[in-house]
Amino acid sequence: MSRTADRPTQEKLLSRAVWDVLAEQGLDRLTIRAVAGAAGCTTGLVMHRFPNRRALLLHARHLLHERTRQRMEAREATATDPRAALRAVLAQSLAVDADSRTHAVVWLGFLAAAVSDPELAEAHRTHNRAWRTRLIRLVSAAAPGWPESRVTTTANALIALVEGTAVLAAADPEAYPPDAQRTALDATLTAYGLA
Amino acid sequence: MSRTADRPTQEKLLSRAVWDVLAEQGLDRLTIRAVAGAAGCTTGLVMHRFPNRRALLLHARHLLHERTRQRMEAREATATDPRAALRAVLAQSLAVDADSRTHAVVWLGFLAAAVSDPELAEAHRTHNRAWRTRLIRLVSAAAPGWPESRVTTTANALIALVEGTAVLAAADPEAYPPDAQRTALDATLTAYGLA
DNA sequence: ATGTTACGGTAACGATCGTTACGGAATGAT
DNA sequence: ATCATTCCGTAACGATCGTTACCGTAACAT
Repeated sequence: MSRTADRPTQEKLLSRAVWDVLAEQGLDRLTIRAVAGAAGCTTGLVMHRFPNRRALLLHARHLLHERTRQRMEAREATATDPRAALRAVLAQSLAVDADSRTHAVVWLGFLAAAVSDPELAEAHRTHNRAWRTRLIRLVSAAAPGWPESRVTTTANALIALVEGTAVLAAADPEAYPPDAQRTALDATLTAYGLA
Repeated sequence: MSRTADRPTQEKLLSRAVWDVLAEQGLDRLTIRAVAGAAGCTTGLVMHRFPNRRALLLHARHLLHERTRQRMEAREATATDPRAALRAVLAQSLAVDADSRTHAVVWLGFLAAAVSDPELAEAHRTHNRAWRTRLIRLVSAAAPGWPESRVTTTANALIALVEGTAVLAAADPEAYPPDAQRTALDATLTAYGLA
């Protein structure tokens, strides 16, 4: 079937190449040739795996969602009480190390591209609304007895806080060191009575 | 000197064209031809005003800063007490109407481009740090007696909150209507004891 | 061993963009 | 009125990218 390597290995290789190009060069530099160069192959292999560049973009968007889900589940597994789970899920969005910073950079790129790309916009809406319902459930579990409107407002504020912190840290890491990001999150949770 | 129109009129026309293209098409579609098309002229005029595309980008970045400053001063002028000034300056970053939504879209585009463009990154750092010092001053005036670390942490959180809200609203206006944005800001200010 | 099929490398085409060169036209000076 | 200069439209060149077509080659079946 294959010439040298098996199919899953090549898929891993190409996914890694796509992620690397996306993190270092940005969304508009995610070209067929750049991916082939990062993967150490020619454009023929890339075009044999993806029908066109758009499929490459959607695959990268899927990678972003998949990695988000993996990191989220890994965080939730270590939580003991509802408030710890809430903080863990929120802190997962921060840009505190190389991986999470890359994650924030890629997320920022797709968000910017979504404003003039209906398909990417719909992907963003779907995933972001799913995350909001998840966070509403976590806030509701962490603060039983709160009215629904207060839960929703708090969830909106917390999402905006961590996403804003992540993109600001991605663009200016020195001004937003990991400690400052975590301190801002903890202070807000404390202010909301959710610490 | 000029053929048909005077120079300031043409500068206004080109600035408006640059802003329109940036808001509707995004940063990577800000081409010489697109600007000429939006301005109703040919590429010759655009290339006669800007030496190259990079100058066009920097001019657009300058426009973003200039409009931000204008909106900020207009808000501060109407504030009566320090807490009203703090809220007014923060609410200025929200994406609650067509103008502010466009503003958020353009800001988002430049932020995403800054991660792989040193010059744009430096422009972002400069302006964002200046804004942070301004907000630290406003928080300090709104909450006299707070220790410096608490003021700084609160300012970081508030900046991340409004910027995150703005970009999320820019990408999904239906999920973040103006009321939801303002409610999230007011709830956070109340939680911090700054309402 | 040979034919077949899928895999993937190579090259070229059309489109788009930044940039440059050139030419015509209008304005101000003499 | 004529000339020089500035302004700006036009066109072309080189580069890059997406896409397609073509072709060699390795793996499998017979």
